[in-house]
Parts: sequence; C-alpha cells; structure tokens
Amino acid sequence: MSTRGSKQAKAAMPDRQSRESWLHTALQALAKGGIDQVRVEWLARDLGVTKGSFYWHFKDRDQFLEALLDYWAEQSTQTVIRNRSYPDDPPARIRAVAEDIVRRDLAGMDPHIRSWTQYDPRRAKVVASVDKLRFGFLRDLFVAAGYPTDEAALRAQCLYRYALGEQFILARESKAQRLRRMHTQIDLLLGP
Amino acid sequence: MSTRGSKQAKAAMPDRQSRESWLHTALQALAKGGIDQVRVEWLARDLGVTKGSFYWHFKDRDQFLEALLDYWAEQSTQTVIRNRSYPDDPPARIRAVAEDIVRRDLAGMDPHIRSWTQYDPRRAKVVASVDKLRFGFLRDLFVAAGYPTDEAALRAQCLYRYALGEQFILARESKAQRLRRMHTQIDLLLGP
DNA sequence: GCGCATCCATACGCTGGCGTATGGACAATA
DNA sequence: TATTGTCCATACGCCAGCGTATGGATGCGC
Repeated sequence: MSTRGSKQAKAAMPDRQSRESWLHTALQALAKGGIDQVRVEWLARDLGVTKGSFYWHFKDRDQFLEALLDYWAEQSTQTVIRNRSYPDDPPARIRAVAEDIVRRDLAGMDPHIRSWTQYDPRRAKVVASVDKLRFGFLRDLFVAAGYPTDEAALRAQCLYRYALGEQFILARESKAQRLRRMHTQIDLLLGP
Repeated sequence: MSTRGSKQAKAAMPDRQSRESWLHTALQALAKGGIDQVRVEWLARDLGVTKGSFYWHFKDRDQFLEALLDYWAEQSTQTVIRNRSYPDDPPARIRAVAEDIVRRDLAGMDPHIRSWTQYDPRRAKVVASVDKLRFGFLRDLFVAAGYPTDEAALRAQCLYRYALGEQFILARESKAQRLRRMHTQIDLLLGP
C-alpha cells in the first residue's frame, strides 16, 4: 500500500522517516485529547514545519487518519508480542504482563481510539484485530497456567475487559492503587 | 443555576420542555458518533427547528455541553437507582442487574462520554461521581450476597470494570453472546 | 555546472459550523 | 384590542481548519 519507492529498494528511509514522525506526533495528540486534537496545522506546529510537508506525505486528512489507525495497531501488537523477559512461572508471568499493561500508559489512548472507531465498520475491524491478538496472548498465558482452553479463554476475556475498563475509570488514581487492585483481581482469576 | 422563571413558580414547563428535548437529542447524537456529532445546526435539523431556538435556550455551545454532561449523569444515576422489581435472592439479583446493563444500550455511550471528558478535570469529576454511585450500588449487591465489605468491593469493582470493558470491545457481537459471557463472568465472581 | 527528485514554506481560496441581530408568530393577560 | 412574554425563523458576520498552487531549498547523479 505504501509503495512510494521510486525505483529499486535502495533507500526508503528519508521518506518513511518523516512520514512516521507525523504519525507519531499524531498518536501523541490523540492520546491526550481524542481524535479531534489531530489537526493538520497543530501537528505541523508540534513538528516545527508547515502543512506543506503534510500534504506531500499524505493525500488528505482522511487518508492520514487511516494510516494513523494502522500505525496504532502496529504499535499495539508489537508491544504485546515483544515479550521482554517475563518470568517463566505462569502465574508470575501473568502478573508481570498485567503490571506491564498498567505501567505503560501506552494503553491510555484506548478510550480515544475506541470512541473514534466504534461506529465505523472499517475502522472497528482494525481495532477488533488488535483485540483478537491481545486476547490470544492472554489466553495462552492462562493455558500455560494449566486451565483447559475454555476456562482459559474465559479468564482471559475477564482480565482483558477488566484491564480495559480500568483505563476508562480512574484517570485520577495513583498507579499504586491500580496495581494493587490489578493484583487482587488476578488472584481472583487464578484462584478457583 | 437555571432560574429562568420570570415571576412565580407557576409553570416552568414550556421552557424546560424544549430545553430537555435539545439535551435528549444531543445524547442520541453523542451515543452514535461521539461528541463531535453534537453540532448545534445538526441537532436543530433533527428537531425540525433552527438555531434560533438553541440560542434562546442556551448561551452557547460550551454551556450546552456542560448541561449535556449533567443531563447524562442524571439519566445514568436514575437508571441505576430505579430498581424495577429485581429478584430478592442476591445472586439472582446481581445477574438481573447485569443483564439489565447489557440489554440497555443506554450504556453504549459510555465510551464517548469518557473519551470526551477524560482529560478535562471539571468534566471528569462528573463522570467520577456517576462511577461512584454505580459502584456503590454494585458493592451493596455483593454485600447482600454475604461477602464482607472488602471482598464485596473488590468483586464489584471487578464486575464494573468488566462491564465497562465489555462495551468497548464488541460493538459487533450479538447480545446473546454478551449475556452468556456476562453470566459466566458473574459465576466466577460469585464462586470462591 | 545542469537536471531531477525530494521535501518544505508561503499564500490563498473555500467551507462548515458558531454566534448575533432582528423580526415575526403565537398565547396569555388586561 | 393592545401589550407583554415566550419561542423560533431568517440572514448575516466571522473564523478555524482543510486543501491547493506555486515556488524555493537541498541533495544526488552525471
């Protein structure tokens, strides 16, 4: 889809570089104020350039927003997949992953993403695929912890929805509180 | 704050009536497309009137949005409080309430509300108060089911966050599936 | 040097949605 | 009937943000 390379596969860097910086800045803006904080001229100001750059890299705002959603999806899935030395003991592993979810405010933009995409089928599809991948990851953790697939799926769904809901509620609570609750929540899921 | 009555407390109806119809229509719009679907002229078209009416009832859009949030809070809390003949058996009661939460798409606008208000302290406060009330309601249900206060609070928080997360994910799943999962989720919470 | 491609600056037109000004339409009261 | 208050229609000014047109600036190949 993004074949802007002119001739061979020589150096696609200079283009992609700046293209990605637009997307990155846009994600920052989205995270802190929702989709209507993503304005071409505001991003340009943040980047220290003008709209001219934007309209060279992207056709228009709509196409940019599509790219932005894909970019978010890529970032999100990568963050899940990149398992950076979690413990081996399954329960401890689950706890570590959950802590990670809370710590990274990376997830803090989920509300905005979902509010933005919820009733647009094309966009909702992208979010759904991210959910699917995240959920699969969690479910495998519970499977590794010894639960049969159905039970594991159930508990993973519970945890995933809990984590999602968690982000939406507080916004004004300490991370310590969130972590504590998350732990007790996981204990509940790992118990019976 | 809304002292528009000119003389006595005779009939505040004609005014408030139309005022509320604006708010009601705005909530509809908000529910299906987020806060930037709430445009003065669009609401006017939906209502079959013109902006003239709007600016008679409200000072400007900002003040209207404030009123809208209050209106949402009122609706939400009323919906929770109005316990319309739930069963007496605590577990069954919890199940019934949870089903109610799923059935009414009333809750479907939570994502939009939260995305809209999340990083505005004044508005977040309103949402927090609604959360508090809803949560208290749920916690009391678990207390009634025999759990000590702490345990009850924990499980209520779990359920509340679960229910919240639930709304954000699907948007394209059948209600039957949602209900089934909600039930199994509650069984998990009522178990140990 | 020249030509060509990449990337951005400047300046402008255009539209959508906010807010205002003003004047009806209608009902109630006197 | 005249008056007053409530509610809405019409018409306009205004501006923020999108998109475009055009012309540098810079770097690379030859």
